[in-house]
Amino acid sequence: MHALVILGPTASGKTSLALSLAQRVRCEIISLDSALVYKTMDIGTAKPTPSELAQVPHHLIDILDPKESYSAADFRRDCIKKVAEISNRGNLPIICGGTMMYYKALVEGLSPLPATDDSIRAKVLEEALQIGWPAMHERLKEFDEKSYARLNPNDKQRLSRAFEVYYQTGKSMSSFFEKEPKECCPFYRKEFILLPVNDDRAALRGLIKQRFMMMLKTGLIEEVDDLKSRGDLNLQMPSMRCVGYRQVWEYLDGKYDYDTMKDLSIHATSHLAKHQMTWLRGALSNSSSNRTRLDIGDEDNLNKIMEKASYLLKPYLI
RNA sequence: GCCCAGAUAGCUCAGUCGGUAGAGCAGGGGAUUGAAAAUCCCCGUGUCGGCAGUUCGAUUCUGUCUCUGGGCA
Repeated sequence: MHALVILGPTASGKTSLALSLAQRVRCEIISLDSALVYKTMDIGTAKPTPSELAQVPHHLIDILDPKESYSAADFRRDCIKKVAEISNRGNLPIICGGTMMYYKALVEGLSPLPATDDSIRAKVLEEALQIGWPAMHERLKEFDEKSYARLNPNDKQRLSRAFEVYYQTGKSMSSFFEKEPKECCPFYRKEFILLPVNDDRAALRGLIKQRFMMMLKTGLIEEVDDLKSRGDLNLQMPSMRCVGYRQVWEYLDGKYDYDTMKDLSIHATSHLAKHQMTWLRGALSNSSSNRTRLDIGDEDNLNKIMEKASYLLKPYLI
């Protein structure tokens, strides 16, 4: 089994590249994106349009309600399953997106940790609100020396997880890390990575700004307002923490004015792109033959993929 | 024209009772094991508006000029 992979920061043109590739080969697209999983979150996530989605089968898009949450482990399980199904249909799976944590989980596997339990997470949070995260960090030393050493006293998310694992199993998180080797990825991947020329993010920032303005014009505010007026969502949920949604939500709450919301959203998206590029550079540094770098905006990218992956694409050519 | 308030990092501003300065944001680098579009860590020399004066020493006090707000004519 095998899959073609397209990675890149937000606004790098992954979607359109995948769609143009779909004109040439029999394929199905698996979204690698923690935000596209949510139904009714279309504009702010830059989800492919209904007509784009209709051009070729897409997977792992619109699979959850915004009040639910997804995880790297969920993605790994779902993606592996989808790749097998698509292969059985005789199509090429194309994994396309920018949630690099999910991709890492797919490629390197995960230790056999227990899944999250919301009530335990709530309990940990309550404790932390009492004594503060740095104090929680100190307390961590009592049962998980290695995590204590590894984690920053302010890193509430990872500290929370370390406590959750301990409360659920009575064992330290690091003891799980030391267990049997993680399962690797059960299929071969040919990777293409879209990055700005010379890693210069200034131009990408321009694209991000342009795209956000377009989102506002096409109804982002209304989209967030609709989500907000459902009444069962809040800013703590992963869906509402998404870039743009969080800022528009706070703007609708009157926390700041329209221009501030715009600036904060664009900056948050730029930060997102920056972090994605940090992941991607890490991936490139241990470069291997199955990995090819592409320049954002290069007209020739489709041809480069066709050429570099010719042996893999051959059975699927239309 | 007169009066008042400003002029300090790319932006918004703090501060130095006189010993050449620091926050937030922006920007850069990094970490990343079931929330990851999350969470967290590291990175700050800038004629302190120009000129002159007082002083051992001025971004800080004084004078003056320029510019920007606001007020009065």
